[in-house]
Amino acid sequence: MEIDKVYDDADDMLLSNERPPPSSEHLDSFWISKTFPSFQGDSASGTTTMVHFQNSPPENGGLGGLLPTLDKEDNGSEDYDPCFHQPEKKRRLTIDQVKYLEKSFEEENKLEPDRKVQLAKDLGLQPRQVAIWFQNRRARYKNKKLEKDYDFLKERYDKLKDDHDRLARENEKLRLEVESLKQKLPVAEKRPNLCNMMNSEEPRPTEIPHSSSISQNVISANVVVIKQEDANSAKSDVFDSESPHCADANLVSVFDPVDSSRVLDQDPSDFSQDHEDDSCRILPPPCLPKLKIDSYGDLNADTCNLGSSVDDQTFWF
DNA sequence: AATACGCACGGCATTACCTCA
DNA sequence: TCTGAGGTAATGCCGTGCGTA
Repeated sequence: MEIDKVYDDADDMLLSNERPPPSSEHLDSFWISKTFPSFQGDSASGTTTMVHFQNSPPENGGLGGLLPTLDKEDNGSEDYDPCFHQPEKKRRLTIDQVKYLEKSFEEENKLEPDRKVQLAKDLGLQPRQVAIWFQNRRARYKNKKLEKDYDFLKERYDKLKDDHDRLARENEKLRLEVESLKQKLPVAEKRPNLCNMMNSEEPRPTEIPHSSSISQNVISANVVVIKQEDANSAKSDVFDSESPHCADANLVSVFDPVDSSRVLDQDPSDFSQDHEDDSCRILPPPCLPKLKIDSYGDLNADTCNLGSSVDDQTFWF
């Protein structure tokens, strides 16, 4: 029991002057213990410190109006005798006291010993009470912060999940479309890989003689498919740090019919996943419209803060 | 210089009490 | 009047830093 320990320390101090006096907090407890010897601690109930605000040291009262008042009913007797005083009810701090403490907390949520003593003096509280209030206040602040963090991250997660689901649906839709087109083109599949043809000096598919059984529309569709596949392969390069196609990958993604909006509406949090070599992804490709560059400009302020404004990030640090 | 010890203090989990719907 | 939930003052334990022998 802390108070017991303090009491023992105080006794030691009384017996010998060799040891330094207890700290202010322990002096508080010492005061309580000496004032109310019947309150030396109760490990079972834990109710040991029903502090008498009005019986605080006489120098208290800088904010006399803030002092909570104990009427005679509370004391149960007009002839108050601390030695026979029954444990008081737990009292809340007054609104004014709380306001004063809140204001002080806003200035600095850490409590230096001098400040603690001064606050206690101003409020007519024990320094120990001020310390406890700050301790609990920090805990409440931390809990609020955790709640805020959780809500924020959950919102981010939900948004990303929506994006993912939407993209998966789009992907599936396009895949089915490709399958459908492939089935409509049994002849085309027998021909050499169109992609190879496009990369070689050989005539492009569009250069196939009109006498071919393939209609022009089908050829166009094939080109679209090829471009789509190229785009997909290019996008896969984005995740390959060794790939020299980083810039091209971004460029391709601009024309990606699936998700072009994501290029202009780049999610800043995506950059939180950066690893070693992200420069090619962070830097805007030279061909991108100014809008994209501006969005990166905004991103600078928010980089590594998961996309929320700086003002919203006070709880991050 | 290295070590052990005691003390002060803050963080944290928990308890006890109060208030209110 | 009773009761359960939520808020908060306070307790107890533990880890850490610092001074001292």
